[in-house]
Amino acid sequence: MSKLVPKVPVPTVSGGSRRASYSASTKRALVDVAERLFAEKGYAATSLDAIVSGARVTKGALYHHFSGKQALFESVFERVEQEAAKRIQKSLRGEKDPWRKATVGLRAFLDVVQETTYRRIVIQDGPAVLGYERYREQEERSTFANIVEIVRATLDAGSWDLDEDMLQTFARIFFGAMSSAGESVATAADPEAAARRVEGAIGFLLAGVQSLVEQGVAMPSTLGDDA
Amino acid sequence: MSKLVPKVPVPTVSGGSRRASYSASTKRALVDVAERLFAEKGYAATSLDAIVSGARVTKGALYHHFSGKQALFESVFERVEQEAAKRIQKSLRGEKDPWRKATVGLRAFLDVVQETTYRRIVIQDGPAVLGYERYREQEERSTFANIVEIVRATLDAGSWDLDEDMLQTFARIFFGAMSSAGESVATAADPEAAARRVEGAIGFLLAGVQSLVEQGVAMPSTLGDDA
DNA sequence: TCGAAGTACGTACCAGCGGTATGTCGGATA
DNA sequence: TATCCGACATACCGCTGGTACGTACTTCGA
Repeated sequence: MSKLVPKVPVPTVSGGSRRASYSASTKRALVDVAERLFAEKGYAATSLDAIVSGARVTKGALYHHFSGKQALFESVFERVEQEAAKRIQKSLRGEKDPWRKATVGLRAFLDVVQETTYRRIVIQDGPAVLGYERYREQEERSTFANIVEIVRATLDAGSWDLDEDMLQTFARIFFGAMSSAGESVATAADPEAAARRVEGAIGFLLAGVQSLVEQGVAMPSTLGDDA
Repeated sequence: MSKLVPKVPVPTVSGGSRRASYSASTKRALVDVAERLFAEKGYAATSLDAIVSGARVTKGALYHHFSGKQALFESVFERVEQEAAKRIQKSLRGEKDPWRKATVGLRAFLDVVQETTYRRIVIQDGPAVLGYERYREQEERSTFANIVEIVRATLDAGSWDLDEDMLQTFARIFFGAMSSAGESVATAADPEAAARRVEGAIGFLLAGVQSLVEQGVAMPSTLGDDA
């Protein structure tokens, strides 16, 4: 049946063969539908049949473009991730003061993390499906990179000789804190109030760091230990 | 075959019928095996056949004791969770100073989170399998409760009128930070060094908060906003 | 003591899942 | 125009979680 209905290719302006255009179109359709279903029902509860039927193709097409369900998810993951990273980065433009950058970046992240698509695909299913290692690799090139940048700028304000590992650690901590906070914000009865509380809490932590910076307190290599 | 080999019941000292003893024994065997396999290969990659074969029973037995795979997981989850909570709570005994409590509690949590069983079952698979809501409900009664307690004691040091919501927010943030940090510690090339860095970083944040407390800085209701 | 009832499983089976092997058709290429 | 190959469609497979039903063993009341 679907054979009788000629598919409408995506109106690619550029050159390239007609066939390539059709191909890209169906591939994009698969990723589109998969993103929607993964976001709505989660990875495990979404069947390939549902995806290919939604994209009006068959499993043959899916397995022609992707090596399997996980590869398709990875494609969706990358897109969602890069979209989020772009939005955060955009909000950062123009801000010069590192502390302002941190504030603005936090707000942007809290916005992003409140969308079901990002939360479900990147935060919830991402680590479980890709495995933590692959997940981290992906993150390191996009949203997490933004966090690292902000943390770097912020901590550079105090002119310590802060090694890269420590910086990564700080970034990890903030990223984890914000992800967890985002989850609770998104599922809260009053998300806006919850978001304000999160901003307040993290802002307080930042103010604490800022205070130490101004006092010229050195970064500890470990926790105070009097044993 | 297994019918010919009489099962050895767990030597319950207490009363209760012989049959109940046998029953409890097989149930415990199921949870034991499930915990091992879930921790080793993850929830999705562990089949019920593998579990029942490991426990030397059949699916009939499993479905007699549990309503399904998820219910079995929940049973495992609870046990692992409570075990972890107990260990953290134990490490807290004797500590009186809230800042010391925070330090000790952090160390205990970092220890716990480095074990594959807790990490895989509670942190990785937990939210995805149970759903975030159920996951939060479970956590709220055990490990997370400890975090809340520590945060409460710490923030009470500065005598603000800190409302409960804000406290929960702080606890969520710290819990997320520590979970994420724990994951990176466990997968690091040098876990001990990574753990020290995490302790240093979070200790620094705590020091910042402490500094603000000593300065008598008030909790902000939101981030500084000059717009 | 002896049957009836219920518990604690075992057995057989099913629909749906991800994945694969193979067929087919139309556009690109020479 | 003949040929080839990419882009799918079709048919099928093994495995999975889950269910229906059968059965042996216990417990308990008469």
